[in-house]
Amino acid sequence: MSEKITIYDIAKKLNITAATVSRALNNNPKIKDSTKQLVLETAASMNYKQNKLALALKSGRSNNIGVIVPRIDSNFFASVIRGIEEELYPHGYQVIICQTHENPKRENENLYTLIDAQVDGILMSVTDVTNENDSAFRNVLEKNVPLIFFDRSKHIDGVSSVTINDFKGGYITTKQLINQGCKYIAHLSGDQSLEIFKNRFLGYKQALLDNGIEFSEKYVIQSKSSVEAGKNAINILLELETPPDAIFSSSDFAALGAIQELRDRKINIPQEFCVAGFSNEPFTKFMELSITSVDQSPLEMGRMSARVFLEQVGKTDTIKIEKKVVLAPELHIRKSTSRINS
Amino acid sequence: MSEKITIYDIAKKLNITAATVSRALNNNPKIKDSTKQLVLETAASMNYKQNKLALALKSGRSNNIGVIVPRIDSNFFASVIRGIEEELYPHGYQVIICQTHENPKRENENLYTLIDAQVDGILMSVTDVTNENDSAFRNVLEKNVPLIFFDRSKHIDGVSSVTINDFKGGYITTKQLINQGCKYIAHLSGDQSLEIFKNRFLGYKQALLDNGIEFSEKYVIQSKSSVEAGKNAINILLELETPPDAIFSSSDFAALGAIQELRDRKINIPQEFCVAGFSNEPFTKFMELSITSVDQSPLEMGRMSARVFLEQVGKTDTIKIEKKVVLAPELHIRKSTSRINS
DNA sequence: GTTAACTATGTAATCGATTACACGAAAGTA
DNA sequence: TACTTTCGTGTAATCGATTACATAGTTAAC
Repeated sequence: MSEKITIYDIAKKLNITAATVSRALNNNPKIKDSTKQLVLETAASMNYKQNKLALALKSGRSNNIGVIVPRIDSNFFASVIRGIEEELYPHGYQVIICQTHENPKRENENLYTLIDAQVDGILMSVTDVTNENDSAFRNVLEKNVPLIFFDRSKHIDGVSSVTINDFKGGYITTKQLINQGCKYIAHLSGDQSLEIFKNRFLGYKQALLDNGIEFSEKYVIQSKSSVEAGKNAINILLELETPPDAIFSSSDFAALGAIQELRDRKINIPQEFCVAGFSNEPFTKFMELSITSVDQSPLEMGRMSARVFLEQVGKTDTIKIEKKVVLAPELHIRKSTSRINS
Repeated sequence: MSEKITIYDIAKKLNITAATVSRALNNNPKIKDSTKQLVLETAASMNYKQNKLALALKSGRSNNIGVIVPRIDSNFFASVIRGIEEELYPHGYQVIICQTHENPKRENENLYTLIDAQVDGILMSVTDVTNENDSAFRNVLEKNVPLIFFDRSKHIDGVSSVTINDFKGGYITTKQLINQGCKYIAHLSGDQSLEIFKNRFLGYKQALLDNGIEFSEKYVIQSKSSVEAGKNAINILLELETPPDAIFSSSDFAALGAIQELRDRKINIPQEFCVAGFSNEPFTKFMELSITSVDQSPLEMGRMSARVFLEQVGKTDTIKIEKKVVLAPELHIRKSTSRINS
């Protein structure tokens, strides 16, 4: 049953005041060594545990940080969270997880809830980019709570971000397809109001231009990140007058769907059609027809986000620091785009 | 800059006391409607947000629950966490994530840290089963904090658990291999001091016995859950006088490693050798040679764990409720064990 | 018209820890 | 001896919200 032990209980037992106990536990130099010793021993024997809530209330710091992601059960986000947790654990921070399920309303709710819970910082990958909900972001900034975007970022003054160079990711992937001799390269994009998708698209476009390949709107399809969406995209693309001979997909899942559909249609990969994805989800490597994909170093992204947070926390008295960290994308070339070495 | 607004600020503005404000905000029936109205409006106009920390300190409830998993970046655990978060979100609970990395010391630390943080409950998958650290678990129970195990459970009085029927999972998988005509079935197990691995092993053994196949210790290998471990296991097994013609692996990753090694040795799957895994990780389905695996319904497991927590929270005055929920495993039969229909 | 009952609000304690300030005792200084 | 430091600890306010108890004002009851 063990009632909760407080510093008052220790004080009473030793016939001293709670103030002395508190100071002794905090190793305050003004306290006599013998007293400290006594308090420490008594605390241990009574199985005393500091109440972090009381401390949090007094200090205004909860030692919790909030992480908001679209969903946790994707390898990418789970890995980022892993990185964040690992980096923050030694500093005594706990990580609170929130999911938006790509729902802007949930994103807002999560932001408010985390602020209510007095988190010391918020690390997130944005779901929504409409300006409607900017109030939720402003609310965070007004409370002087460090806000850091990772992966899916958004331009807001005073907000740091950790992203990869998506433009480059799109560029090198497209370039690789071109190197394989592909002439008609399609692109599966996500919601273009999100910078990551826009930048990957722009990288794709630039690579085409730089290599003398004409860009065509018809080859660009906006879709969700799902296997189904990848299949649908193929169905649409193959109806075109000049069907493409390669796809650069912003999603590994859509890339997988594309491959499945192409196979059903007995189209040889990579000989007749190359497919490249994005995110380097584990399955892309494990498949027999392994999928070329761009690695976004999620673990490193998480760690870096946490480090940026640590730099900013507690420095709210000075002018807001705005830091933009951009990690390098790494293209993993695999069978789905390897005509030459396969 | 927006200083934090408290009920005292509202009180001062309206020339009433904080008590009245608090009551008005909580819709206390003793407060005049006109006063309530006024307080609510003022609170809104001043952008008042309740300080949950103060509330938590006063009430002794933090509205946080802790989740401890070996690691978050595996599809299984991420999915469980997703289920937990989804179930608890409507009830106003926040989820705090901790990882043990299979390190018993970290597990203990996490337990103590969560208790220090005054969480209202702990949901976890155990890493360690030695009795050394039982003190950490006892500490949780003594504080009357509901403790619920999911997947990897441990016998402790007063602790509920949500697991799948691992025995059955092992049994039906082995049975399926037998049905395919396999005669010498090996088993890759995990740390047998963990019940899940022990039970899967026992299910495997029973299936052999029930079908007149002799059990041999030589066919059982303890290994980690990794691709490498699966390769190593194959190397050992194929050295045996009578090498096996099938493997039931407690890990999808080890199953994958086994498949890769078998392929390198030009052994045909499933014709010459069948392989089945456990967990139904996404890649098992996506591979061209899809892997038979046991689904553990992680999402449902998470939701169920959360529900058990909700049932128990706040009922600490009565006798401890100990609930054991056992979900049914579901075997997904795929190409790696389908001799007949492939 | 006096008392009882009810309404709406104020007063002050509480949750558990920290900390500015106060103060008595011991030690040092002149 | 008288005066200043220093040391070690106590007193009480504080963080922000809740709530048992007290109380002033109003209405009802007989």
